Amino acid sequence: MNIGQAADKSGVSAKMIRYYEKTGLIEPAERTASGYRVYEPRDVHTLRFVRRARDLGFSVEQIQELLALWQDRSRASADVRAVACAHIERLREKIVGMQSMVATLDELAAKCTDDDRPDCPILRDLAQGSPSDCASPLDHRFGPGRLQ
Amino acid sequence: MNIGQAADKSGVSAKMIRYYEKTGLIEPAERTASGYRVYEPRDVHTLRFVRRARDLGFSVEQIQELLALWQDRSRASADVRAVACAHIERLREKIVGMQSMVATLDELAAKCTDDDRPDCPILRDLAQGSPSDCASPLDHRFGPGRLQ
DNA sequence: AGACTTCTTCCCATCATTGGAAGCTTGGGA
DNA sequence: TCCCAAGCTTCCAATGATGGGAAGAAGTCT
Repeated sequence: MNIGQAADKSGVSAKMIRYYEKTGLIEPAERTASGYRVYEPRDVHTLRFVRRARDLGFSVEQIQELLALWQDRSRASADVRAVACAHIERLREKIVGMQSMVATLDELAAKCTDDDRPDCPILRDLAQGSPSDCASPLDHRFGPGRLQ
Repeated sequence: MNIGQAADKSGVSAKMIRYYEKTGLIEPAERTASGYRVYEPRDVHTLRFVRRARDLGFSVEQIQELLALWQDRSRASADVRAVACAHIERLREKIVGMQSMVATLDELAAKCTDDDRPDCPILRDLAQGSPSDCASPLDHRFGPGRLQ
């Protein structure tokens, strides 16, 4: 099977298959005499593994670990779990960060009159910065300064 | 004030200040005779604006819009709100996506025995792929194939 | 044989940020 | 006054995962 079919069956684009091969995530595919890559169903299976892991947000580096564990018949499931848990932890941190952004923005947007008037709590927050004082209070009255 | 002080006061690294200048997000700074960039408190104020917006997850492109609105005394607060709301929407989508990843991974990790045995629900899921069937069921028994 | 599709490699772009190298300026101490 | 360290300048490169496209070879279909 050619790279195109493998891409279709695995859900990994041909571009990415070549990329994964080049970066060592997957083994180089066999080649025909004329240089075309040849894929077996088992390769598609591996690509699906990669695809599924990507869908779950694992980095290519983590997928490398997961693939190695997958290949290792004597693996300990605890090792796999450790990789997954580390990833879960990172995802949770990102979620918390974004949720706090949303909370702040929601609050500001709610206070925003949403009309034609120039007064805007969102810009006020950005200009003054909630978490930190403004270094030069005078500037508040003058907007962004040189940019104005 | 030199770029270093401006960086310290604004929380934006000197590297990024130069980058923002080069890409047109901020106006080119004045220069001394010898070529050093010179910053006024108002510039620091602008940089803080940028910094705060970045902290809230706005893209540089969106910050460009926000800066333009900030400069525009006749702006409509509704325009600012629209930018913010679009951003909130994108954040929410990302959060939902990541939460679904976490949910799946949590479930798998919970099912994982977390011991020395090689049997692992996480790898099973990745190999079979919950959302899509495996193209070549035979392969299940043989692991990743060529990679093995 | 000609036309069309698919494959190959190679380079470039994204987005925000960091790192480093080479060379110039500045400021302070001896 | 000389020197050194720190800070500044520009330029180039890399990150991570992906897409886009060009040029050319190979495959397929009629």
